[in-house]
Amino acid sequence: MPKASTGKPTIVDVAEKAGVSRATASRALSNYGRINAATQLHVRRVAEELGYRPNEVAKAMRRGKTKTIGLVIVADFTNAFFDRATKGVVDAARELGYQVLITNTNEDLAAERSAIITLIEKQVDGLIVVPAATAIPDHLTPDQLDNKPIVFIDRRIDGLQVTSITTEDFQGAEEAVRHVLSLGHKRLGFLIAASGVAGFTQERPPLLLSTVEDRINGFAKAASDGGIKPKMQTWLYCEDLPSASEAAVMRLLDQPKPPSVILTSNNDMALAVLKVAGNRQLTIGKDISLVTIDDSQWLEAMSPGITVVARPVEELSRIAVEKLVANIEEPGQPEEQIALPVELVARGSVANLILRPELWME
Amino acid sequence: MPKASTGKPTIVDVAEKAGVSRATASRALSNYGRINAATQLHVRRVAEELGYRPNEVAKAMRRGKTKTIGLVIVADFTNAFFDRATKGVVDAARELGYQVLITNTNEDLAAERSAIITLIEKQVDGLIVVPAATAIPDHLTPDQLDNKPIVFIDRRIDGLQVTSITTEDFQGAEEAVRHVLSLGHKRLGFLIAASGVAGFTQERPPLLLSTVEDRINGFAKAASDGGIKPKMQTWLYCEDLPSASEAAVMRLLDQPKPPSVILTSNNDMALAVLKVAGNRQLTIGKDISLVTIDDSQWLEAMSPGITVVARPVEELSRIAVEKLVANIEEPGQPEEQIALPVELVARGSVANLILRPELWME
DNA sequence: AGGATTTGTGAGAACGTTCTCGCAAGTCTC
DNA sequence: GAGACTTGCGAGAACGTTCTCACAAATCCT
Repeated sequence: MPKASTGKPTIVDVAEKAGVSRATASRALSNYGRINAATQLHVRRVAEELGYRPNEVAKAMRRGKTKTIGLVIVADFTNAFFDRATKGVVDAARELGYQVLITNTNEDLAAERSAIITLIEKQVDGLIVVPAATAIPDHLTPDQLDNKPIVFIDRRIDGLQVTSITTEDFQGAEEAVRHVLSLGHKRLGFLIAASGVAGFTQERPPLLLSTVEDRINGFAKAASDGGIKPKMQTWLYCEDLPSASEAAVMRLLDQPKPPSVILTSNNDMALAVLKVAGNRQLTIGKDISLVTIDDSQWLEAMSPGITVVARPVEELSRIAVEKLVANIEEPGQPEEQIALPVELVARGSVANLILRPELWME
Repeated sequence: MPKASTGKPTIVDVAEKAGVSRATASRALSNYGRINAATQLHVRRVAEELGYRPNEVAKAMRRGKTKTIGLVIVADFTNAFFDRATKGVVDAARELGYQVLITNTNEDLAAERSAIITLIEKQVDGLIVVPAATAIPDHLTPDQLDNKPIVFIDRRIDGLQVTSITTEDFQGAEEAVRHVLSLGHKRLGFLIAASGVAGFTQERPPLLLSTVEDRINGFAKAASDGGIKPKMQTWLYCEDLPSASEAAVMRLLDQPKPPSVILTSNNDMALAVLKVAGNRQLTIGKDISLVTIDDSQWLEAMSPGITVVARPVEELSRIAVEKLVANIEEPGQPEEQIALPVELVARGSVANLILRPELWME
């Protein structure tokens, strides 16, 4: 009497029914070691017939590899980064035979820490992280990471020897400023998203994400290179919250001599500019100009389209996955800091003050 | 001489160092069965000291539960559904102690099939799926699913006894039409995203996603109830592609008697309207009106803001996770078809033809 | 005080794979 | 035709947990 084949068929059931040993069945199905072609075919047929599905957990257990990578990301609604990066990572991973375990930190260090612990416990083979920290955190040590490879995306943590895939934010910011200067703008407003501040402030906060830091430096460099005096620049560092950013925009506009253009460090800030402009019946690209960072279909579809620094987020994600998988499958790859080029996409949101000087009141 | 403690410490190492058996160590750490409080404390201390991290794969193996749910979603850039749903699912799952394995079908049945097989092999405890199919597919049978619970979101598959969490798309569409009628619109253009058509067509394709179907029916019902004759309505079914949808919008506008308002079935279509309007210097809310389904911060921030039927996507995701987990932890829950209420958010994208009849040429 | 119950622990099987050996039979080499 | 090599397969350990069972010691009850 055959054993009660209760539940899902395992490889034992297949082996039994095919009249071979577990080992042979395994070889036949997973295609390794020495196996007679006829036997293999037979086993596979039997497996098919039985509706056998391998148990990947058992495989992972035995092999010490889960074929899974962990994604630790900050999910943010407007920031197009989240969905584009997630999609990029998931698709690239699948192509390389990996699945993605996704976790979300709300830009919160404690959440990031616990997410990473969970992922490590789940035995992911590697991690892709958008690090929330700016200083070197203690949960990213090789020990805590179980010596699993890790790749940062979007942000570096300077001083930490970790592969990171970012974009040329400094150059992008520079280019944005050069663009507005070339159109005759002379009074510039900068609206910078900064975690750690409440509301908004003119003082530059000490700790900023590398991405933000780069953008600030790029903005500042190009402004200075363009001969824009500090008093012609207004810098506002702002909590990443609609209420705060809208208040900051109003402050910008309510100065005695308001800027003719606002450059924002991310799309949350751009959104605030759009809203306040809408409320005040100001026309973008005429009454007030706007440049932001990170493209989106919406920014393109608006009238006028918003001029942006477009970042190759999908490509960034792909590369991150490729680097990670390379390091998983052949450990000991050198760390790299890769920054992908960005592109200024000029649309109609920046007024041409040279052709139409009437738009600019000194 | 103690055993060479190579690699990461396991529960055996903890047990050894604590001077207890594996079983006791397990009890101490996982908090079950009978265990002396002092022993437990001691074991935990030792574990801490050793930097022990449980191996969740081994746990899953033994327990037959991975504490992981699979998410099968269609990643789509503009469709705000993807990111909002993903975030909703991930957050809700974490709160209930589950992790999320995410896969992306590009609205492709074969990809969906293979994604589901992979997830089942990875032994997820349950699945949340945005089904691409409209007819009953063979990869969603209990057998293929290993009897794992499954919940559909965003779409039903009629005739399949599966719990689904959707929104009241019929009512939302109705309300959208009632809204435009109340503002005096009489000639209506409907732009419906439809997979399976090439370009666009006036003939209604046979197989549509339940969501789309509901929206069409809602639109049609309210138009008919409002006394809008068929010849005052133009229906275009359109491939979900920028080129196709923009061509469709142009066709809509280039009719001898174009509609005063376009109602779109999703935001890809709305995007096309915005772009074409922008190209033709038509002002939204004046020269042409627009209503779409699914809100986004961008639609709110534009000037004028776009009137939308807002759907509670995060709530939908939460409920899906809760229902799924309930069914995982206590199998045999009844199937439910839940549809969450939607809300019309009136903004400035629909012209008031009653107050300003000059905007309307008969 | 003696039996009944409770408490705490350990031995060992089990989850479903893969992998290392070893061995028998077949094939090559000269 | 005898040794060397190759091929194909099976036995059994291993991965790191949990869980069942058994049992000794401690506690309870009357």
